[in-house]
Amino acid sequence: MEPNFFERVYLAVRQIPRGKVASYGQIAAILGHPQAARTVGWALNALSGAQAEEVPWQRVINSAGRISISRADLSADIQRARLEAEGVEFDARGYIDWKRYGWAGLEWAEVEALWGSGA
DNA sequence: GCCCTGACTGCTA
DNA sequence: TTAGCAGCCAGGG
Repeated sequence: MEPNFFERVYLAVRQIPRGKVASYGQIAAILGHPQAARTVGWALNALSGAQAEEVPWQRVINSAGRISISRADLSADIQRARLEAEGVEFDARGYIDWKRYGWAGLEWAEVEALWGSGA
């Protein structure tokens, strides 16, 4: 039984190492749908309480290297604060340096393997 | 099963 | 990099 799209998104996001960031499109690509970036954002948007604690959603930003959240409970401020706490720095304009903090990503097969191993 | 929405992306100017 | 525009995917009503 394969996990549904949302679960896959969470699994992939959970593989992002501390201090690194990935873009929505990158996550979507790992899942096999490079064009489903919006759906990835939608999946993270659907994160609730407990799951929000397990999934490092703050490490997912847009392709411009910037946070693009506009919600009250999970605000851009919170995301930025969490990332800075992990050592990720923002420039004066609020952008992240992809060269320094960009995540190389994984193959879905690898993520799937981790899922299978109970990770 | 159709229609709308959305934490996006790539292309063009 | 920024602004504007259209395309893509999956879930919810």
